[in-house]
Formats: sequence, C-alpha cells, structure tokens
Amino acid sequence: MTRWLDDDEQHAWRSFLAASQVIQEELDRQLQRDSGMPHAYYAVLVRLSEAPERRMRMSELAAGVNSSQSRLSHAIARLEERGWVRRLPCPADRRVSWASLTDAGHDVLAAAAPGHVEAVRRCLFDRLTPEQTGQLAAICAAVLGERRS
Amino acid sequence: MTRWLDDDEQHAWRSFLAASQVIQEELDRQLQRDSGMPHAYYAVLVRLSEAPERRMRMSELAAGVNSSQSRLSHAIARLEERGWVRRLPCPADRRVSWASLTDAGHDVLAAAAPGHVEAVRRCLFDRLTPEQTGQLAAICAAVLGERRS
DNA sequence: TCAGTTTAGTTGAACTCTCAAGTTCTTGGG
DNA sequence: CCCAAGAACTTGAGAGTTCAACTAAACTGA
Repeated sequence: MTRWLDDDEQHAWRSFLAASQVIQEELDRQLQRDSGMPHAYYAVLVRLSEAPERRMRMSELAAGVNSSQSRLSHAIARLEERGWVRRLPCPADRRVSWASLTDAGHDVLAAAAPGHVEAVRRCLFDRLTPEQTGQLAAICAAVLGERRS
Repeated sequence: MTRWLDDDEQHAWRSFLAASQVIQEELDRQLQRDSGMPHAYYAVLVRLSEAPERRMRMSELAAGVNSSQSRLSHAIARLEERGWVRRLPCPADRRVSWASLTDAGHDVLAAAAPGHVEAVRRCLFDRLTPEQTGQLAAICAAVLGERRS
C-alpha cells in the first residue's frame, strides 16, 4: 500500500536532511556567536530593511520570512526589547500593527551581514558549480510551487 | 571587501531557505499530529531500528542523526519516559551508554512510517523529476563533503 | 442594526534545543 | 603506580518555537 522510497530517493532524502541541517546549524551558530541573534531574527531584520520605509504589517512580515504569526509576535517582542524594532499602531485598521526597523536595528544588521554572507558562501556556494546553483534554484522552486492549504 | 551574493545566488539562497523550512515544518507538523513526536525523535527511532540488535552507543547515535550529544541525551530521556527506548550500561567501558529500541518503540515507528513517507513524497519527490532527484543528491553531497572542524 | 463570522495579533504553557558546566571513567606518560 | 588529560555522557538554565486559547476590531448579510 505505502509507496516506500526507492534507493535513489532514500539516498537523496537522507543527504538533503543532513545537508539542510548542517547549513541551518552553521548559520545559526555563526550569527549567534558573532551577532547575538538566531538566524530567524536576522531574517526579520533583513526583510524589514528591504521594505518601503523599513516597516511592514506583522502578517506581511510573517509571510515574508515563512513564520507563523505567533512566532513572529514573540520574535518582535524580543527585537523590541533590544531596541532594534519598534511596533506602531495602524490608524486605518486598528487590528493591525506595523513593525518598523530602528536605526539601531539597521546598524546591527549592517554589522552582521558580511559575516553572514561569508558563512553562506562557505557552507553552500563555495561548494557548488554555477550549474548546480541553477539546479538548486529550480528544485526549490518546484518544492515551493503551487502549495495548497 | 565582502563578496556579496549575485542575483542568481541570492535567488537560489532564498529559495533554498524557504523550501527547506517548508519541508521541515511540514514533516514536523505531520509527525507531531499523527504520531506525537517531533521529526528529530523519529530520526532517532529510525536510526536505532537499523542498528544491529537495535541498539547503539549514544555518541554513535548522535553522529548518525546529526545531533549534539546534549540534544540526544535530552531526546533519549524523553523517549525513555514514553517507553520507546531503554538505556543500558556498557560493561566494557563504563562511561558508555547504549540506547536500545524497545518493542513498543518499534511498534510506534512501524505505525508512524507510512504517514511520514507519504509526507516526504508529497512535499519533495512528487514535485521533482528523477533527474532533479539525482541533482539534489549531488548538491547535498557537495555540501556535506570534506567538512572540517 | 446587530449578531455571527472572519481577520489581526497577542499570550502563556509545554516542549525542544543550545550552551556551559559538571560527573564519571579511561588512558598515557613520567 | 599515579596523576593529568581527554572522552562519554548528563544536567540545568536560558532561549526560541509551537499550539491552543484569547482579545479586539472589522466585515457581512438578513
């Protein structure tokens, strides 16, 4: 009844799991060590820094970093404690909050970025040919495509 | 100074992050919902079930599931509470513990496996061509290869 | 109008993971 | 033989994530 994985799939699956874990852990460790934040928080700062006026609605921001609303809410609370983000009420719809990157947050991000990019290169792109980089993008696009529910 | 990511790399990187997060979360949710355990614990049970006599030293097991010793120690403590794993002292070297899969643990694993494989297919292999499966394996092998430190 | 539904976001508890420190045991050189 | 160094594992505290429940505000249609 169950369609088990064949040998190729089994191998690809285990390699994928190991590789994605190794990358996640390496990035988390690097950012925690050098900038005192987990990768998820870094992603929030990046996304905010790219938004017009460096601010976004909580739910947009959550979608933009693949996070649940709850997780983002906790994360923003932490980032607010550190003075890197501020919450602003939205006059047009009072259910909505804006998250806004502060100047201090922007500075922290600018300081963290070079080391982070270096880590990304070291654990991913330095190990791939340009052709493989393209293949990876296509594979990930297929995984993300037409996602239901 | 910093070698920033070019457009292709930027795109590949963000796709990869999103895809691997989506897959991780989907699997975690499925296993938690249907079998009451996180994916990391499932991996421990799988690895143990494949070992001779269904038991392994803690440090081998940790390496086998890409886990730190500390994380594994906590995980085995939980799994032991549920009666799915037992710890056995090693007579030859008294620093060593064996983790051993119980019959109950084996049954739980057997019950969890079909739903898990189905989820893996749904979120990964059903979306890839066989060629892409091979490419993914090669890419992940490159990421994992010759890892120092 | 207003009751019911949907949307936005927050909160608290339970759980997992990380990091640093600690315990117990083995090993290797003097 | 003995002690310092290293190895195997555990522990506890702190931090992040998840889930379900909750508040508050905005729609919807009868």
